[in-house]
Amino acid sequence: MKLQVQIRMNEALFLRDPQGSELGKKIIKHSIQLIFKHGFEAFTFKKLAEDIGTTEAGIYRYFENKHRLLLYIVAWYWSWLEYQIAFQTNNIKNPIERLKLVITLLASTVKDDESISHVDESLLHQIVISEGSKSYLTKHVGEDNKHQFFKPYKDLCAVIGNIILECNPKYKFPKSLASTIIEMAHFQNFFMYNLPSLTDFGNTKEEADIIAFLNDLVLTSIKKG
Amino acid sequence: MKLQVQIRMNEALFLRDPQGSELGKKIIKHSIQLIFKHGFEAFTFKKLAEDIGTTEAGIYRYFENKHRLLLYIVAWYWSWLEYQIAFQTNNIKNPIERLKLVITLLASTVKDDESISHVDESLLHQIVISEGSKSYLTKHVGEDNKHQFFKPYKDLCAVIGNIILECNPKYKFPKSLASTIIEMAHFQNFFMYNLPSLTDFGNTKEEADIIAFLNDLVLTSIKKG
DNA sequence: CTTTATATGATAGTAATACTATCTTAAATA
DNA sequence: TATTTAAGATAGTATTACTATCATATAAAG
Repeated sequence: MKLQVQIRMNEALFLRDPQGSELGKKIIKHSIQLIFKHGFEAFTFKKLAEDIGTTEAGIYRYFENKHRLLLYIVAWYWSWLEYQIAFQTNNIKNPIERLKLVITLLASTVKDDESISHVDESLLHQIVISEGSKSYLTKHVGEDNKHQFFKPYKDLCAVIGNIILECNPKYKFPKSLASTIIEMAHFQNFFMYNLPSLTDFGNTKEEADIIAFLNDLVLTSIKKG
Repeated sequence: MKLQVQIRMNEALFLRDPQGSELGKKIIKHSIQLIFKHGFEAFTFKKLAEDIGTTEAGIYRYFENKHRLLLYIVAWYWSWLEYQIAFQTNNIKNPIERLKLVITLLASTVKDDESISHVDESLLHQIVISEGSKSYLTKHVGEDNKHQFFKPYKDLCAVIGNIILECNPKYKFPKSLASTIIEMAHFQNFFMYNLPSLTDFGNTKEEADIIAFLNDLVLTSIKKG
């Protein structure tokens, strides 16, 4: 059985649906590769067009600008991850176990999902770590938010917040703790590899250590007092 | 008594010391205003030059490019904050009280420091919240780190990590917890105002709530088990 | 089978950005 | 008085971030 999963994206993110054509899928695939390679600042539609073998104008028919493209692939990632979490935490009754699994999924190197061939999820995971915050750290975050561009991120945060409340219905900061888990799963990873003295994992460089840190942080905090 | 405090900056950050001339101080002052106003992406040396009443070439004599200027003002901010923390936590014996004060200082709107007239610290605080992570989320973070551009941030992190160890010498993640406190003091603030559903403070928009969240998070985590 | 809409390719062009270079003048220093 | 040094003025370049136009191939509709 090889079933196709398609993630339904906010239509305001693109001018033409990249999931609906070969060129569109190439744009996603190659933009993930190029942003990973050069970083978002040095990534241009010209380089992307050359990489694909099409023209700049061709890319602009799909995305208004490169920030929209970043919003698209980041939103895609969060939607995909929420799906992964829903799938993998299904049937786990104990909310603490569910929360620990969520932390593990957030902080672990992603393995490529073969049911979606035009996206390299492990590269995308790296991009979300290094470039993800740039999707909202802008002057136009308010407008982008009105367009619902951050809905997948917020939805995931809500899911995690609800698990936290299941663990302890009296915990006062479920949403802030959820966003802290998400951001720190990524920032501690970035720091571990790039600014190791900001972490306690500079020597081992083990994701398992980040998971241990987050588990400790979260579980002690929500423990019913 | 009006004493002058000068922060000693890493000389590799600039081509000519901006603290050593009137034009240099204007560059700092106006770049803080313009980055605050337009955001870092839309901020250009041309706008800055026009704002000051000098020329683009004039700015380039002080800073190689706008990313170096960002690194400069962010590093300045962390140095200044470490100084504030040292000053204000002086004489507080209890490390838990010291830690709580650090959290408060990190998460509170900064009041302008009148002993340093060319820097508006409250604008700078806002800039560090919205643009600070862009200083290291780049492909050249490794090289920048070799130049010690992040030393003030790391020093502050080490200071906080040491207070954490004073509270509980057996706590296993002092540095990661320190960087988590710093980052979250800022991110929860950004989220509260711009993506409120990622926090529990969207209704009140009170910094005091962020402080309460961080105090709870940190103090429960380091409590000796 | 023909018409027509649609996606893509090819090419050109523009305003702004991120610089670099050079030349002159004014002020500080030796 | 001679000489560095900082700053102003001006010009120029490569790249970026787009917009516009025209031609062609293909697929769907009548």
